[in-house]
Amino acid sequence: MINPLHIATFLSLHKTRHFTRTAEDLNMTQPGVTLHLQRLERELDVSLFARRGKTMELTPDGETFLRFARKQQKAEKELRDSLGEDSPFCGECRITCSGSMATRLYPALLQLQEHHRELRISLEAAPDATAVDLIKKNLMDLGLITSFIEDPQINITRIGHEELCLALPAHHTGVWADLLSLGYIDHPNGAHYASQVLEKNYPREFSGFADLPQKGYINQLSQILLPVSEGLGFTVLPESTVDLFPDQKRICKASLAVPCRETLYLITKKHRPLPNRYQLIRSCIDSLLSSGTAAPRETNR
Amino acid sequence: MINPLHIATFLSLHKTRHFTRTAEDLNMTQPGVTLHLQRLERELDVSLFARRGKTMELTPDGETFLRFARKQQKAEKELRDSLGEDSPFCGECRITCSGSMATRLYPALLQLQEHHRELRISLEAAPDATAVDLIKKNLMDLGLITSFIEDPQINITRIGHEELCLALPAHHTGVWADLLSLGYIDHPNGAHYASQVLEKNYPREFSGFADLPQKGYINQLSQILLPVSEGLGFTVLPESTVDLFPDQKRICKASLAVPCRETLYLITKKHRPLPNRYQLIRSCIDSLLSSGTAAPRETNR
DNA sequence: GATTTATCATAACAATATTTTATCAAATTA
DNA sequence: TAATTTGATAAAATATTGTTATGATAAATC
Repeated sequence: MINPLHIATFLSLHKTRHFTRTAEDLNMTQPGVTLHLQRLERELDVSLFARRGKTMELTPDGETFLRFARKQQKAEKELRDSLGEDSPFCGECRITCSGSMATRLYPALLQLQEHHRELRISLEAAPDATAVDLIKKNLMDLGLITSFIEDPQINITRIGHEELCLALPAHHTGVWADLLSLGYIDHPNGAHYASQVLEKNYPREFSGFADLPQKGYINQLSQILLPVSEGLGFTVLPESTVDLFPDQKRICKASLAVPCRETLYLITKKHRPLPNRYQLIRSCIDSLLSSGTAAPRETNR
Repeated sequence: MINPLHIATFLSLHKTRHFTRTAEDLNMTQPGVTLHLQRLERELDVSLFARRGKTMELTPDGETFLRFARKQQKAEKELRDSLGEDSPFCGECRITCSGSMATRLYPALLQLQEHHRELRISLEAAPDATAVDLIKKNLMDLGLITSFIEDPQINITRIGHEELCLALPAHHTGVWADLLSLGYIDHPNGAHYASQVLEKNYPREFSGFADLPQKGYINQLSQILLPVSEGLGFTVLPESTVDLFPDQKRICKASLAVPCRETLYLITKKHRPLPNRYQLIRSCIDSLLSSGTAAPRETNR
């Protein structure tokens, strides 16, 4: 392995072309300089300087090494600059959450990034279990999940909720017989969402997700409502997702006797303090959630 | 400065997640590993691993350092690979010569490069004095010049010659009165070339370059013959340059009573052995010069 | 939940490596 | 050619590094 002190000596030597002056430059004695260069050359098994008496100049290998030495020094300097510093306005922010939450969150995050150009937003849409795993493995720093978990490695806090919404083709009312005849458009969280909403609002009629007639399945969040808008079935989704569907005329939300909301949890890795830049992210999420649930339409004027 | 041994220990530690096993891995004792990490963390003033009891995992700074460490190791490996090796078929070949020689030489060198794709040809057209300077400063390795110089830092050998050629507009003969009425098209080597040729072939008439009527000046080698082809003047150039002019019908070479040739010298830096790859270059130049002067037209069939 | 085992941290010591002082040899300069 | 500058070498001093012995703490086992 190359001794970095040797590199420094080499660079000074190249600058001064002088052993004695290099010694002064680096606060050492002249024999020390000689030894440094000797060891470096022996370590690499090449000669770096062609020394003819008093004059010295780089050999081709010396030129190669010079490029290497400069690169190394630059790299180390950059490392030291980047380590330890914890700017609240720059660096990578790695966030994972559900697809529906991602759709809602991403525009706000990008807006944030526009104000702080040195921020880098990485958003990974993933099911809750995967999200937890990503946090555990330090592949992501912040997670938003909808199920409460207890894990010794995870910090979890309630930060808001998402209203669940029974989405129907336009002009449908949401009576049970209607739902049955329409059938369910399933998606990755479909069973969980449907069970929650239907159990509470149709306690006598709903006998389990398995008994619900299925009309299709799609795992592309932005496309789940397409079959609904075509009158091919109904589904259950977070309200924010339904609100984002472009063709609002062709769908409608059933009014639920018992509203259902999913609690949103923010998770982080325990004993891994979040870098300062995540404060921006936190407040971004917070304001999104409060405005989003209290007055979902306000943002559209 | 970062101790490279510490980097190695860090990397093994990241791989094994185990101090004892790292010690075995690197043939050292466990306390040694502990010290390495401690020193590294103190040197950088950050903690690289979050250690909670038995488990350890990288901190964000640790991840940054990991990227750095891998980069460093790769860089050092590449350095060691590239040092010392002296393949006859790859690497940069830095050659400097006159513009006319460059025009002649470059196609041949490119052909060479096509056969040896790992060769890199750098050709710098420069006047003799500059060429010598480039060689002295190790900015170029091989030079072709037309004037003999004596310099304690320079090796110089005769390797061939270039025929000088009096270039006229088509249908001119080259009698002295004709030359006078045409006038001279000057270029960077114009004075030197003209003096040589005219002195020997018009010893009585020619009284010095200053007395020759000037009709223009251009330092773009490929364009010097343009005014000649338009009938605007005559000039003196190496024969190879004249032969490369595309519009041969509109120019002609005067037949000289006393042929003039410029000796070509190859120069290198003294005490700086040429890398093996220059053998290819040498033979390329040699064959070009022999075919070029012995039978200049042969290459065109 | 106590005991055992495994693992990392610490301290004193030993080994190693580095740097310096003193000196010499060679090359440049006067 | 002598004087001076400059780099190389050898021995000694110093600093650094790594090791052995041991202790503390966390995980594993009974």
